[in-house]
Amino acid sequence: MTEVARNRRPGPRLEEVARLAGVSRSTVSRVINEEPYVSAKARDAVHEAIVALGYSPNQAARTLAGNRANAIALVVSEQGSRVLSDPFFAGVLRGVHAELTGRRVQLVLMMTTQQDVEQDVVGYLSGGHVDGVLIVSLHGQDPLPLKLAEAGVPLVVCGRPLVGDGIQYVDSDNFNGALEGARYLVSTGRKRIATIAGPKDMAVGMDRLNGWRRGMVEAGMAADLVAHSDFTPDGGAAAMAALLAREPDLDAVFVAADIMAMGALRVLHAENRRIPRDVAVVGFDDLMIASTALPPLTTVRQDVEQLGRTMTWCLLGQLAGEEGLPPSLLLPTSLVIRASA
Amino acid sequence: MTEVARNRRPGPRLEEVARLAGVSRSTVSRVINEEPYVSAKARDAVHEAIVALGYSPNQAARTLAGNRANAIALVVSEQGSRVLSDPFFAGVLRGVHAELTGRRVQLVLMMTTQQDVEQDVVGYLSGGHVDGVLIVSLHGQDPLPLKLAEAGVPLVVCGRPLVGDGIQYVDSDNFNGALEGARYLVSTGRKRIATIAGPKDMAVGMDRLNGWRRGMVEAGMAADLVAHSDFTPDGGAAAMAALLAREPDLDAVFVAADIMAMGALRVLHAENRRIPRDVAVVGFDDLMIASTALPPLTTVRQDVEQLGRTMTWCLLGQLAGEEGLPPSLLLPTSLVIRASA
DNA sequence: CTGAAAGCGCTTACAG
DNA sequence: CTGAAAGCGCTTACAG
Repeated sequence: MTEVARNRRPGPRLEEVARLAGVSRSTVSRVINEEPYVSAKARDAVHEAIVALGYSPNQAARTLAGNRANAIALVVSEQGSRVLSDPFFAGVLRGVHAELTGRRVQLVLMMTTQQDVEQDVVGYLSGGHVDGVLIVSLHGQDPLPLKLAEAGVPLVVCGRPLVGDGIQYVDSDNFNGALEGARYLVSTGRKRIATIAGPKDMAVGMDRLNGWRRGMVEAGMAADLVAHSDFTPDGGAAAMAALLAREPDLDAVFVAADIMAMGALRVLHAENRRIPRDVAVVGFDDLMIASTALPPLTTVRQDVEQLGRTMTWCLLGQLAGEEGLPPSLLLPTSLVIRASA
Repeated sequence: MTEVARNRRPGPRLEEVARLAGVSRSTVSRVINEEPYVSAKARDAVHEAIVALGYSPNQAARTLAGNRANAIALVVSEQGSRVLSDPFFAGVLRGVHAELTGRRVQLVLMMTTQQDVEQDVVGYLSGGHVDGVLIVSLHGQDPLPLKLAEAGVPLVVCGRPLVGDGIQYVDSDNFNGALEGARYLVSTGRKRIATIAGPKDMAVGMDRLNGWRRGMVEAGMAADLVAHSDFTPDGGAAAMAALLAREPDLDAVFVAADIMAMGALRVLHAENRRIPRDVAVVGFDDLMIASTALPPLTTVRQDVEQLGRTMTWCLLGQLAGEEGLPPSLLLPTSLVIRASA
């Protein structure tokens, strides 16, 4: 008979720490929570006792008594498409986790894939199970951030949301990154520069498109060679083919995502365009595949891990009631020059 | 003055559900936990009341009272190198999450990067904060699984561990996958088949190498053209160069990971070997980059998401005390034929 | 600065 | 099958 042992959680309790330190449980609790108004003597005694006993507080009890979850949620709002999600998400996750290390805050992961469960998601997230929410929202039109904000849930969004005004977000500076990419192409003497842009319903798509446009206008060049696509290699390939059909003489293309650039490279090779001699290609993101592409891709790098770190400390700041917190933040990008442009 | 509102968690309590249903709190609790010995009448009344009130149980209270965490941890044991981790980890995570959907089990994420924190990690994981642990362990020598097993923590490891005998794991059938890849190369008439293998301290590396070896032996061919590498594009490139130097006449290479195959392709192109005419290339994993490679990569596909799903239900089964659970599991792979071989 | 005591919202023997 | 009551391990006014 396999019986599941329902052992009592092992280890000492707050009570034992108090006894060993010669103080009350209240005082131990205060020390643990780093509250002021504890004498240095008491604090030291408690710390010693904690170490001696190897005490670690029961989170469930803290949560129940303290009315605080000691946890934050990372919500990935996928809306069906998992496009762009893998390396991006992994990087953000790493950053979030790095920023949480050493704090007594657990990370609870949620992924919403269907709209019909969204009500449950809002219910859960506003129900006290977590103290705050980080959302990686891929589509700017996603209603979840706004709903959570309305429900009074502290939150920080990754990627500029297209709906909801006061919502705090952290994003890469996509506009300036794209502008830098465009300027670089101009500076290398390119005369007819196209762009493969992202979807119109994603802020990341529009911001990068607008950066490229600004670069064209600055240089007195036409900003008319635009093909929208969907952040997939095949989408990038189709867009590249369409651009070549429209303007066989284009000599450069700024692709708003490395993943689409892979498809564009494929088409350019198939059409026997030499890269960068005939057509220069600049991507965006600096995914791992950028450096292994043929030729290695010149691209605008965004620091995805930093995105995760930044949104996390923004949220923790909010939760701690810190004053003077920055409103939404844009993180700088940098141009990585390789062989494709 | 920003004051952090410490609102009481909103929503009804078990008490109110009991009152509305006309039963005791004990009975409501039994219904929620799907215990037997509750009359159909009581059960229905409770369910109605729960719906009417929109009740959702306080997890912290359940954990505290029930001595059960209602959470499992997903531990990524990176040991410094984040190699191979991104798409792999994202896939596993997706699978774990999918399997957890609809159950009242939270997923807590941990990443261990330094050895010196490992003691803390073991302490936390065996301290009752979670009911069980899933480990994605990249290096077979990783001591964490064994330590946790010794501490009595229910766990399932992703990827065959090289140390620790009784530890339950889930892995792709790397041996047979590699064997199939090798057989395919043989079947297409290749005469001198090399392999770029993974590190010797990773089970995934050794299993794929042994599968390839078996394929060579079966075909009566020499299994001597082996270059070990490290699951990076650059490592794959170096290994490919070394193999070509050693055996300029090789006409095929089985690369134990797509990520290394990218580097190998680069070198083959640079050496003006036509693919697959001069040298056929078969990869492993079927990452997204496999289909966008030049030429698109023939590769052995592993279903990473299924890996995550499988390890999750194995762990949940363990926790539920289910009988007749399978010991460790190997998931089938499949050959995806594209243009490179 | 400190302690005694109430209470957070559940689960679980125990008795029926 | 069901209920009354104790208890899980903390935090937090309250009083000092």
